Amino acid sequence: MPELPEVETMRRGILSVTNAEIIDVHWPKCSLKPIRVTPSKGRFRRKVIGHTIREVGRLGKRVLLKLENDDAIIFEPRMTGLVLLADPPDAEHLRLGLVLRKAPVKFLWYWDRRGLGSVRALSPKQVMAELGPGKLGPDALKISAQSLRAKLGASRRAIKVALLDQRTLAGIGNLYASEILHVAGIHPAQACHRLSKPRWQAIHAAMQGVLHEAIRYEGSTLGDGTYRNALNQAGGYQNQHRVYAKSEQACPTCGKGTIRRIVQAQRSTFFCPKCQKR
DNA sequence: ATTAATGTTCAGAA
DNA sequence: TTTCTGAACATTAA
Repeated sequence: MPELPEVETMRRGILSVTNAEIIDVHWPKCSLKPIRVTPSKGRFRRKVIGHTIREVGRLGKRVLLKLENDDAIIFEPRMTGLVLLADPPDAEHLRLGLVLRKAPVKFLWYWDRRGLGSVRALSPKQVMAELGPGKLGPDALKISAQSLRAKLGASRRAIKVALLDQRTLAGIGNLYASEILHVAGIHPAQACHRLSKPRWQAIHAAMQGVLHEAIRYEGSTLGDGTYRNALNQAGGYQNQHRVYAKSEQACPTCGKGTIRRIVQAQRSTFFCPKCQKR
């Protein structure tokens, strides 16, 4: 579930590890199927120990620790991964601990219940190959309205499905795609190539608005309570959702429509048929 | 006790 | 080339 606002909240929550030195790496024993680690655990250790974190960054749904030698550690939380400075929700799903010197805390943890996420230590060249254009589009908070339209304007796909494609645009996931299109007043099943220029501008504006608002609330913690910030606290944006997981409820925007759930690309989409038009 | 559902990404097919 | 489908994973709800 972590999408751009949640991952940005994680990033901000661990900013204090900037300039800290990684002096050891812990691999907590875990009876579950191990997460993906690149390179192998032993080589990961040797690659990062003794190096300093120069910058804490983010691209789309990934957290980046840029080291002083230009290598980078990339956390990709996918469904249930968390980057933490505080104690994790439980010990069984702890996957990695970076031991730090010259930081306010001794450990930076990676915790992942379902274990679909990954941790990688990569050279600048590998980072380019993994996160560069082609693999990952520009960040949803950096792209311009013109560029958004240029990238997606010719696609035959439904706009909601296209927004989820990380190769064109990095950071939007299932929850925020529904919320953004609701604010923009656009039907999620509308084909990209049928959207006018003003409507692309509306999508862009809604995207910036919803994402910044969600960051201000420190992201969405859904019913299962998995998502937490770096201090293991829940986010608050779930209380501001307009349509997500609100089937059969009255539309909070127009007050007339009833929120519907449809399935697109095997994922749930929520929208108001009254105020979201094709 | 099964089965479905959850959301992200990737490999492979259409 | 573009778009679609199923698998991977752990846990919970029906």
